[in-house]
Amino acid sequence: MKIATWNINSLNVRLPHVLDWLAANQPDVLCLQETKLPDDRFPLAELQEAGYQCAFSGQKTYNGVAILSKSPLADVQCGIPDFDDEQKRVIAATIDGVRIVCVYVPNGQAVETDKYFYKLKWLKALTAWLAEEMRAHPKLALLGDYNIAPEDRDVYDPQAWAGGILVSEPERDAFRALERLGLRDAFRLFEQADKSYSWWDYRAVAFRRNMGLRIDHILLSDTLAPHCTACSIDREPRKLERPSDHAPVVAELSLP
DNA sequence: ATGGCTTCATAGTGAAGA
Repeated sequence: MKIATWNINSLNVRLPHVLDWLAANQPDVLCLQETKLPDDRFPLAELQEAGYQCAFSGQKTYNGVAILSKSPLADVQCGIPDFDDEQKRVIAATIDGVRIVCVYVPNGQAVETDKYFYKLKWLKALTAWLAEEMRAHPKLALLGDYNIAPEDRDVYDPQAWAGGILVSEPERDAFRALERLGLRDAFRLFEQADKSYSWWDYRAVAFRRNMGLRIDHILLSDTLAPHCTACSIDREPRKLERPSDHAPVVAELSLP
């Protein structure tokens, strides 16, 4: 089972890239973030034509998440239960016995702002919910744009970023709290090249200079992690015309 | 040194992203 996550920064703009990537890579599951489309504008027909069933939860202009799957999606859940939130940032479904949770974690804008406190509150609610969700579904994968670079090695210039948004200690603590639930960072299960990132600013030719951050992650429950045989970041789509600023992250699971 | 781009909502420019 090949699972992947990609913040595509507007599905409207990026649909051709998504279709090309699906055709070339044939993932079983692709989680999308920042679709930026209300549900009545979701390009369902095109994705079904490509062989994917879809669950989606979107809104105009901001946020929006979706799960594309070759197999049927069961028990679709939108949002964090008992957490009141207008913003469409969470969708979950069970696919071939694996609970897939797709998240677009708030950006937080800058430390100590209202958006930052919302981010921390949101992460706390997510973690509390996942603790339950993992009891109900031991085989769980949490994929998405976490907007957190867990360690300094996930940042191109840790000194310049020290204490800032995406790397601050409270954010990293929140990431570790997810790990304490028994979730494993699939990317770090394997040897990886230094300076591996998943996001590069559109400005300042950041991609060409590899000035990036690793903020998109696949976390696997400890029941699932032993079945993971590979995890990588695909930089190829970032090289295209009009790319998303994020690259897809892909994990392979060898399930019985 | 600073801001540097892209998207969306608009119909000028501004907000937001990370």
